[in-house]
Amino acid sequence: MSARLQAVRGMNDVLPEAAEVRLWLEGVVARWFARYGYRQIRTPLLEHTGLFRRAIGEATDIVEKEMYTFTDALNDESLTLRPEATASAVRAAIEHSLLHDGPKRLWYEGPMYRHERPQKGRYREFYQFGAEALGYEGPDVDAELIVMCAALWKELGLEGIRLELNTIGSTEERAAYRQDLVKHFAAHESRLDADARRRLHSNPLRILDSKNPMVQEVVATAPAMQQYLGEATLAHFEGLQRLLRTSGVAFQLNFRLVRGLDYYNLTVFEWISDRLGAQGTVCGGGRYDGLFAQLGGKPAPGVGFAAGVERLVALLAESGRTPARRPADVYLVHQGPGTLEFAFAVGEELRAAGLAAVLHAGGGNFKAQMKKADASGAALAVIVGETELAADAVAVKPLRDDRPQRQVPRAGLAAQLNALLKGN
RNA sequence: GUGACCGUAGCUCAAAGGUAGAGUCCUGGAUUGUGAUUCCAGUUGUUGUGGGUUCGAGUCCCAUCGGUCACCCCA
Repeated sequence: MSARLQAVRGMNDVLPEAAEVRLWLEGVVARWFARYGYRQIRTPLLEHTGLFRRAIGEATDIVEKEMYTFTDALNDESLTLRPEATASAVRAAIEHSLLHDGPKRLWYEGPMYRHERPQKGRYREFYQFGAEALGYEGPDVDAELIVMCAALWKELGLEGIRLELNTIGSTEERAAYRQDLVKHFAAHESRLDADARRRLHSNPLRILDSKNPMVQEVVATAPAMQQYLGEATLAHFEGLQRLLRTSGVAFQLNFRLVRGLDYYNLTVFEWISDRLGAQGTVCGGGRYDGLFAQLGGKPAPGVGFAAGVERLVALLAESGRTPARRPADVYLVHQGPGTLEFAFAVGEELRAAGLAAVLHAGGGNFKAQMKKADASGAALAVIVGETELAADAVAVKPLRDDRPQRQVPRAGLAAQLNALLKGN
């Protein structure tokens, strides 16, 4: 028995119809980033495992149980398929001294890998695009990143994506808060669930996020982060909120919003949709001022976000915003000795003139070829039979309306076809 | 990683333990140089995979792979 070949679990083939939507979205995204002065960076899918352990944090779920980590059998190196791109971007910025002449606005797009149980909107290979503003203190750039997201949702025609915002303070402020938080949770340990207990000493802030009602009761009486925030943190947060208000971008403060990666500080935010089920976060990000130093670079601030392509595409599909497919301009049909060569050459002439031309291939009688021409969605059929061959011309038949078929000389054909395509 | 539900033709789905089907798609013809409509004919399958129960399994049981949804987590 030969085992049926199938893709790795949680990893999807993007078939032509879906790929066209993705290609379109990528174009929109690239132009959008360019408008804000962000320049693309491309980093490898594989990194040394240590990069993610140091950047994302040993105690995070991603590092603890979701990374595709393996040993390169050829040299014993431990490598990991990137679960996110911020660590790589910062690594590259340090490695190439990208900030030597000032801060940089960067963007990326590509596949990420996390070994999670697949679910709607959650796959083991998934695409993200995102921005990293490196070397800026903020809060102006924090606001810019959020406002540009709002602009993208608008451009894509997506509605009902809400913004949740929080500040998680500086490292020192968070350490003090964390200490008191652990004290509080430890005192009520009997009412915590297994998950919360496990996090008590590894990542207590995440307990705030628990959906368990019993745990939430304990959370309700816990000390609030706000009481631990200093003047600088509050000024940064207010500066951000002021710019958002000026820009007319609505947001909800969510003091429970904590993110799952250790490198964040100050600003954190998520864009959330209610139409995607349990995986409603379409975009998330925040500030990571300590990451450069943590990765051995010269200290520098940073902010960024990442957006989930599959989730955005699902929203687009759900709201009917996916673009119509664009078929070829002409379909070349040929029948009779010598007509293939003629049609083949005519096809190349048309393509050189900028037209999308599909040549019928694979044989088939005339009727079958015409059926294919129709099914292809092409606006025009360009027909080459023995009569046309003898006249050094082609027959052009509009397939989408009632205009009559006519014979057109080969010379100047592209111009004639363009006129027909425009409706003349 | 945990739980629930699901897996039949390329696609959407029937078949309540008793001969695996329909629509669509595809191919050919009616129309031998003209599509999309209509009519006629035809091909579609180790019922995800491997075991088991039974005279007999798509149907019941076990395992496994995959999907969906939720938990969890996050984009």
